[in-house]
Amino acid sequence: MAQVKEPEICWHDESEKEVLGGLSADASLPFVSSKAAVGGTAGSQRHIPNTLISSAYSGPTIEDIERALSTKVPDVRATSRCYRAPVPEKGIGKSDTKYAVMIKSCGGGVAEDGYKWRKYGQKTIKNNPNPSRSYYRCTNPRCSAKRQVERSKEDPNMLTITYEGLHLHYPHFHVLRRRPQDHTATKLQVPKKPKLQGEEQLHKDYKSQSIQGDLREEVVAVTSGESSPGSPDRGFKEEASLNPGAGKQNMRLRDAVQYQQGLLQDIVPLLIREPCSTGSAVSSHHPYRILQTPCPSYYSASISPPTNPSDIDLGLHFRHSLNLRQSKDR
DNA sequence: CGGTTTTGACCCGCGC
DNA sequence: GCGCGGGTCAAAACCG
Repeated sequence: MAQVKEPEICWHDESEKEVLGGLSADASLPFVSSKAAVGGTAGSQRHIPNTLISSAYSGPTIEDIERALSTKVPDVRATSRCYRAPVPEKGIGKSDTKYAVMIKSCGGGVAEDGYKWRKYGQKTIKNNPNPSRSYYRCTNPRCSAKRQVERSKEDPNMLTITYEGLHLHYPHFHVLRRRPQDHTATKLQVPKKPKLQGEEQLHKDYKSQSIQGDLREEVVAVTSGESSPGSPDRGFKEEASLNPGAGKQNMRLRDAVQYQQGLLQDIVPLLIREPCSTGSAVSSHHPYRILQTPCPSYYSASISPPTNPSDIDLGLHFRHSLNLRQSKDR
């Protein structure tokens, strides 16, 4: 199987300015709505998929999300049956955001989220039979985003990923897409795939098999937070390179989902959109199918091979967001 | 050779 | 104050 290399990321100041500006601007973008004020020159191109999505999507809008994320939300611990791990912020201002995601591991792998992480530590956690928690930092030196990955105490198949801080940049793929005419973009080189580590490596083969077979992944719970880091988009990039001659309709559908991801990325944890990581999880043969799951109080999405290649059912449900901010009043 | 991972040591906050 | 546990540092090892 041919390995598709990914573009190497270049943290240009220019793009960062663009991103930083975009963060505030995009923050007002509707979740997925044809009324979206699509920014930039790509607006007209994005309108069609956007409309497509809005016709298929009946979920919450950005207002719903903002409302849910608002600190005015009542104590979700009392209402969320999926509340698992309060993630108290240690000191105001120390971290902008902090929230945890529980995800069912895909063959033991840790979900790829579109960002590049560097491991800087590992600890054995007491009273947890699954021995270690890994600490990761965003490789962008100007980004303070961090994440912790550990296996659930109750279910070894579940991973708890705790994100802290916001990314001040787009995920790798997003940088590429946003600068299609930029000559420097053509110089961008394909970033090497983050090296599989530990269990990820062990299940590498299994993972690729499950991707081609009965891929089905579930993001189970999200706790706490004001916003989320960016999103994974690698699947589409690889898809494009692997299947450049895809039909027009498929292209539109893929763009639709892709655009949806772009809108989502500042709001919804990436894992929901690409919980299974390695990009190859989404191919032209197995486009996304996000299933609606009537489970309140947490994100829930799954991916499965569709019966029809063009059958994309956007139904990401974001019923409630959990804001578990805890102030330490000691 | 540069970037990433590993891993023991260190630091710090919290509870007793 | 002390011990414990979580988070981070940093040097060495590893890898492409």
